[in-house]
Amino acid sequence: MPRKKSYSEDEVIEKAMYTFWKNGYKATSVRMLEKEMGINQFSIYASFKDKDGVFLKSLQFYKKKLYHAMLEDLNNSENGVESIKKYFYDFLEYSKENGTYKGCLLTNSVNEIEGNEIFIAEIAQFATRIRNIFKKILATDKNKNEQLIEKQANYLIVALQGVSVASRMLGKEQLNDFIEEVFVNL
Amino acid sequence: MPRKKSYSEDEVIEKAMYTFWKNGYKATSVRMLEKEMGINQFSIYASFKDKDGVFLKSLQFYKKKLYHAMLEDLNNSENGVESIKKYFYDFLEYSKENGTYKGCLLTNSVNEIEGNEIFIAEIAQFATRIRNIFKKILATDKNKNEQLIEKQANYLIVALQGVSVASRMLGKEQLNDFIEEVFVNL
DNA sequence: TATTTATCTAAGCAATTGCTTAGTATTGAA
DNA sequence: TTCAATACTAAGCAATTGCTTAGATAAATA
Repeated sequence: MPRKKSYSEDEVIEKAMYTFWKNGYKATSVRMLEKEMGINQFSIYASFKDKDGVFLKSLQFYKKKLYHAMLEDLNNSENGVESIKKYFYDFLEYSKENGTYKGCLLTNSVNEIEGNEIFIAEIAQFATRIRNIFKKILATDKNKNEQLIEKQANYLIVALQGVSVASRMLGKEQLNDFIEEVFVNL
Repeated sequence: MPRKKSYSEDEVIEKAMYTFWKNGYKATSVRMLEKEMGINQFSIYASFKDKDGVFLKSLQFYKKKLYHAMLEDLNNSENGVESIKKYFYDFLEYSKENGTYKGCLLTNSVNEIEGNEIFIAEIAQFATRIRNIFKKILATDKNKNEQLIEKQANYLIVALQGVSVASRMLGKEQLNDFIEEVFVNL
């Protein structure tokens, strides 16, 4: 009966996600979204309700995509702490576009979603997920007790966020120094 | 000849700075500014040219204020690395308002000023300044050679930025774990 | 083929954005 | 006191924001 959608929601959300990642939430207008997503405003609102709806789906898409691109491997890796270090470096490359680092969409967004509990929860949940992977890997070192693992996992997520923001204003060398130094401590 | 200004530019800029710090650049409208600064739009534009002008002055005010509030002491301290650690903790308290951490105005802004070289320079310059203070303090340890000092200074500025962003979404405990771990072997 | 149901185009809505302008008030020198 | 120079008030500007609506188009069932 109904007419067919001329677009895949997943495909247009991926494009929306990149737009938000590149420009930030507030700086991305619905006009920009319709251009980048390749569909018009009616379709955007019909599929995702409002701009916040597009953003929420974009956050979720980012999480899913990042997980499959990198975190899954990390989770299954057996190189211990060294694999976490590799993740830090790989993420930087992953976030690169036209020679500049875009940082992490989630970390970038924290400053723009002031008070929106849904977005905050979406972001915090992913941080917890990464932290759990770090804990699992840290635990493969039998010399570390539970308390130390907890501490070091907290250490690593904050460090990861540091890399993410710092990558937007510092150079490769300073980032490398940081990452190397971070893992001296583990 | 001229009529006197009924406000001090420094005073209204301080209020503007807090508004930007609390809400972010894009989320702060000129209407909000005129309300918070206590002067009307004409005066804002007469004194600071445009919204970007207010923001630039706010960034500069933030830098100056933070320097006199904390960095000056750090620069003159003789406690070595321990004083840097104290700075990490003190900054967190300094950034607190109504029970939540506001992060660092400069770090928060990085994501919103995409491509504006003036703002980027303003921010990067301050990072360099802090880095130099870190280097100076690290150098008081005679066991560290120049290369190590360089590396550890890079390590510390990225770590500081990590604390700043992470404070906006993680809890006190995780932040403490991070800071403690950062300074374990410096 | 006719009808139903949903998708599309494109025009337009009120509200908000950053900014300007016309007119009035206040100051201090001539 | 007069007058030029600046600061103020308040209204309003065009452009952009997020979002809606009316009407045309397409698809699958009856």
